[in-house]
Amino acid sequence: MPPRPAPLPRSFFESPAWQTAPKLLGCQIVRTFKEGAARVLITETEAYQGTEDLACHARSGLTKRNAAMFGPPGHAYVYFTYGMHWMLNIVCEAESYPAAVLIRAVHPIAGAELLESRRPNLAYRSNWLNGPAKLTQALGIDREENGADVCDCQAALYLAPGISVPLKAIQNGPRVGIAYAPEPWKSMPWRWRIRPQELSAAVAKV
DNA sequence: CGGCCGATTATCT
DNA sequence: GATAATCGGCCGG
Repeated sequence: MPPRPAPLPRSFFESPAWQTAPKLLGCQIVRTFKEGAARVLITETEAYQGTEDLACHARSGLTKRNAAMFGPPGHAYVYFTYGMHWMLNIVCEAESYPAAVLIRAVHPIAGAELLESRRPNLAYRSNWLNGPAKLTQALGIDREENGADVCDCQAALYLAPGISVPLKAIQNGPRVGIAYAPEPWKSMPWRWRIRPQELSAAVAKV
């Protein structure tokens, strides 16, 4: 067993979410289960920034659900939606300023069999980690992880540096699933991803 | 492939 | 009572 990688420093998350979101591409999520550890690289992110961002859950101020977003940076904001899905975000900005990065897709680099076992009906499919609810299911993330510190390498869930992604391998565009938001928020280019065709070359450098 | 649609429930109005 | 930062199955081309 290799040593656990050092975590990302909390200062990594003290910036606006739109600044942190692209930097998270290529970073790894380290997840420890009873059966062992799994590691994945982050390949797609979205930024949600402040009460003025009318696509952000914080747009109506502090509520029971979004409370973690108003907490200190470097913690998880996990919420439930569509009656069945859990979403993983990482809180950014100073405490009491609501901002977070949604993790939308990941790529397995270790312990893939542990992840597949949590998606029993879909393990044979190719696109099995490219969606915010798919990856939380595979990583076994739910309300238990809401508010968890992801800068603690002793924790069962934390973030660590991964690979550096070349700028030209990064694609960015508007966020998805927020048709309810008015302009300019609906078109704000706050979604970033590693271009799928560049992913294998990038991952080879792990 | 791509588009459409139903599932399913915590949280907010 | 309505809505939701989605997913997967089903259909047609």
